[in-house]
Amino acid sequence: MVARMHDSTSPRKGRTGRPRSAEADRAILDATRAALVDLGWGKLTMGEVAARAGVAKTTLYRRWANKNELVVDAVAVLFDELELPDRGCLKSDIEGVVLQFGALLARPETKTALMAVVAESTTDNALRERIRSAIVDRQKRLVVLGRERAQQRGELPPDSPGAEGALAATQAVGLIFDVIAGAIVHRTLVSSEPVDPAWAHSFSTLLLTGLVGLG
Amino acid sequence: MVARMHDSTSPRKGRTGRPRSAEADRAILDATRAALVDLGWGKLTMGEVAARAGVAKTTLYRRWANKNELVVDAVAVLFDELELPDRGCLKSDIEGVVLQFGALLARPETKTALMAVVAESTTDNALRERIRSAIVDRQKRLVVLGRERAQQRGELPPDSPGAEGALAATQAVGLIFDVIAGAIVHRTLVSSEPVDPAWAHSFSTLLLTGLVGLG
DNA sequence: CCAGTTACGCTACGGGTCGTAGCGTAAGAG
DNA sequence: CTCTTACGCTACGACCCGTAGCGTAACTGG
Repeated sequence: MVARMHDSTSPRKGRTGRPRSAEADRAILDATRAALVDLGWGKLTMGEVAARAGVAKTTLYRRWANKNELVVDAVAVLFDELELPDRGCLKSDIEGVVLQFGALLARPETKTALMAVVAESTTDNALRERIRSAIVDRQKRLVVLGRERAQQRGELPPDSPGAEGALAATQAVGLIFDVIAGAIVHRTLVSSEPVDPAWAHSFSTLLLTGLVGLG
Repeated sequence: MVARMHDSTSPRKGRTGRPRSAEADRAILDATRAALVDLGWGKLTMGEVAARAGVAKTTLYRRWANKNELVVDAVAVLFDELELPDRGCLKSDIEGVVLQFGALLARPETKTALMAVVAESTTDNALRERIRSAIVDRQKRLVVLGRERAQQRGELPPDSPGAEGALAATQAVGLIFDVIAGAIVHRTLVSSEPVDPAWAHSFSTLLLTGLVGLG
């Protein structure tokens, strides 16, 4: 479980008075995901979510300022389930995480919500920060972990020492992250084709051996 | 120039009566892009576009059924400018198209609109088809072209003959397309970092030599 | 030149959503 | 028991949607 950074849903610390209903929090986030499945992003309304959650509309606005932030929190918890079990070699590790992320993106609520909030974040810096800390950083850790493991196995060269080595490592992690996550998102949402084991195999082959290894 | 497939904007063929104003078409699409820059996707309204274009709101609805389809057409023409000049080797060709696509996605109107309509397309099949023919297929041709060139140069192995070879080639094109376009989109929109020559170089190196070549 | 046809600008409208304010009530803290 | 905060409920103005109706403008075929 990951600590909430943006405490829209956590109780005000050390406060007196009636505490916020944790049950209402859960009901609202569940209702948001369910409504996303049924209605999609565009037709999702705050009133609809409130009705499904059995909660007054004002209760939603006491926690989240608008639809964007609510949906980010509703979807973010889904990313907690991503893991990187050690499968013995880099290629297997990659295929495993690709399939996990593909399965997560195959869900209708993730599919319809993720790109919508990303699109909104292009004109809303606060929302972009929220997405970064709630979703992106959580995924990026998997890349760092997988890379370290591969280096210990000798499958990848170790980082150069010193400050410039650390910088290069950071850039490499960023590049790999964009390539992996971007490819999965693009295949799922734009190409509308499944991230299945066969594709994960081809993709990891490309990633490890480059274009010439595809033939 | 590419022929419009979805003739929301083209005149009804062989019709009598007053023809549609081509000037109004242009003004509406220009106003849509400008409004996207200023307002973003979420706050863009049909009335606002009509006012900016100096056109009645009803004129918009005579051409496009809703905001999604309007924005797809407004943004699609931007993708016409993508080209693949022959720079002599595969690596240079890749870097060239990566930088072009990166520059296109760096525009605010592209950035904010593209992901929004993709998100909507997850619950709207007609919209997904429109995006595919107006935007995606137009980009995919560049991958096909670049791959053929590289094969003629001997930089990539030729396709196997027969039906299964053609299938493998189609899958390879799809994979490469998702990897390239996905990585650029992800870096621009999610990571919020620029697609500059240095990144294009690192990316094309990764693409050609695989992960081990990054160190 | 004239009738027929279609597009345009304008106005108006019902319906829906937004986000907020105000109220009485419910639930813990001291 | 009192203080403080959250809750449900209602109501509200503001905004946007998408359409209908009208008179006018533009182009076509006879």
